[in-house]
Amino acid sequence: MDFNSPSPITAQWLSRDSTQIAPELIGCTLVRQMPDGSCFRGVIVETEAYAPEDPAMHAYRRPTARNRVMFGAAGIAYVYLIYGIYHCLNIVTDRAEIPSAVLIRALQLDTLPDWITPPQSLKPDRVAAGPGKLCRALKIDLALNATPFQPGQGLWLEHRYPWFQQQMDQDKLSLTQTTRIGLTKGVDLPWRWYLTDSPAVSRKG
DNA sequence: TGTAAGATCCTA
DNA sequence: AGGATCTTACAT
Repeated sequence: MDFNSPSPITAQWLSRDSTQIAPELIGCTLVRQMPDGSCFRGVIVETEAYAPEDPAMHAYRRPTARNRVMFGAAGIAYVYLIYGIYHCLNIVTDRAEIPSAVLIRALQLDTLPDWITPPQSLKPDRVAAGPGKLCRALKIDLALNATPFQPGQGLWLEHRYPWFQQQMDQDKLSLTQTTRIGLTKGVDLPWRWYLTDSPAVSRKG
């Protein structure tokens, strides 16, 4: 068993179509480093892609103050506030001037942050089961908008562990592809992926 | 300057 | 099924 962390995901790796990257991010690790240096890790188990010709994408019409980071280069965090309450974390993809991103919708956390345990009566698997919940669990808010995903910074990504890739190659793990959740536009685009048997997925089907 | 909708989540 | 809660985008 290899206990070393896989290599960090680079901006170059993320400089491709969001619809190609979104399924490949399943099984990769999101790392959140707090200001005190402590780290929390979660395996990504659910993603959604947002693309240029996609009416559901925030930058579909034109650049605005909120969506401008999606017009920049790949490898940057796009964080926004939804319903005045929750935050959502996206990874900007593709090259500059091509607005696109992958929404991280659920994580399987390996360690529960201590500020989550007492107040939440959530089962551990459900603590980061949803885009708003994972941002709450890892203290991700607007302060992290436009942050590059880089080791040692507040946020970064790591490639799949070899054992995860092997399980995928042997069809012992599989992905499910479905339509996206919570939208009123682009509802028929099948751009959501999740790890089929994961208990940490926001919802199945 | 006003207003309707929103890539959510929890409770009833 | 409804409410919390408030920013954003677009219309006036």
